[in-house]
Amino acid sequence: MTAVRLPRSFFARSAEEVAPDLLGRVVVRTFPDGSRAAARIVEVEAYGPDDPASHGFRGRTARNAVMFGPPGHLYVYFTYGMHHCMNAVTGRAGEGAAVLLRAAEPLEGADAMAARRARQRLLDLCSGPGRLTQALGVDRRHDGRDLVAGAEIWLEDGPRPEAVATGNRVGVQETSRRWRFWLEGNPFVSRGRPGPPTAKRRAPRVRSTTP
DNA sequence: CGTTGGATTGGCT
DNA sequence: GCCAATCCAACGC
Repeated sequence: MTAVRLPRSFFARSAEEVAPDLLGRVVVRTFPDGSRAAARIVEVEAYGPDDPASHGFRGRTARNAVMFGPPGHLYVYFTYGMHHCMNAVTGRAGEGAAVLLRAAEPLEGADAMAARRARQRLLDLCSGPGRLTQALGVDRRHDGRDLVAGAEIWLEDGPRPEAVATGNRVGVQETSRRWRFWLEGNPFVSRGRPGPPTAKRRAPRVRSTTP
């Protein structure tokens, strides 16, 4: 089986379309020492134009500039003072759309991922957007990298998933777009905190029933 | 120029 | 379940 790198045309579609199509694909990262890391994408979120939840909603800035460039490039941003998140730019140049890679299953280079993460369990290596970037050694230096023609990080074809689930995006109040996509039942999906409409589960209250 | 809070995580109660 | 950590982009004055 020959791994085929995803072409520019793959990314030149709406984020909503590209996002679910990225599930099951493999993200590959190479390092100066010749080693590699690879992981199968199991969870993503789409961020489109005219989308209040998107970094691009208020127009182009220094931080989100890559989002407004041509599709098939990596948009990496820093958040919460300590985490990086990585996206694949989609759509047309000037549009400002991207797909956030939220979780993946380690396939190759798990030992090095564990070292970068300072965590041993396979389930804790790539199961969250911040965890994934740390496991792959991706940070702002990689913002703007070409995923189609670059040599440090790219995306390859992978086994098509069977069951894809959708829901509202994590940390996004808006509920009209169900643009979070993940592999149903896959243990590597992030814990995430879905907002509404997912019913909040209330812990049973302890009641002192003194009749 | 000061303030606010985030496309999160990990540790503690 | 709750919250601190820790930087900085975005926005208001």
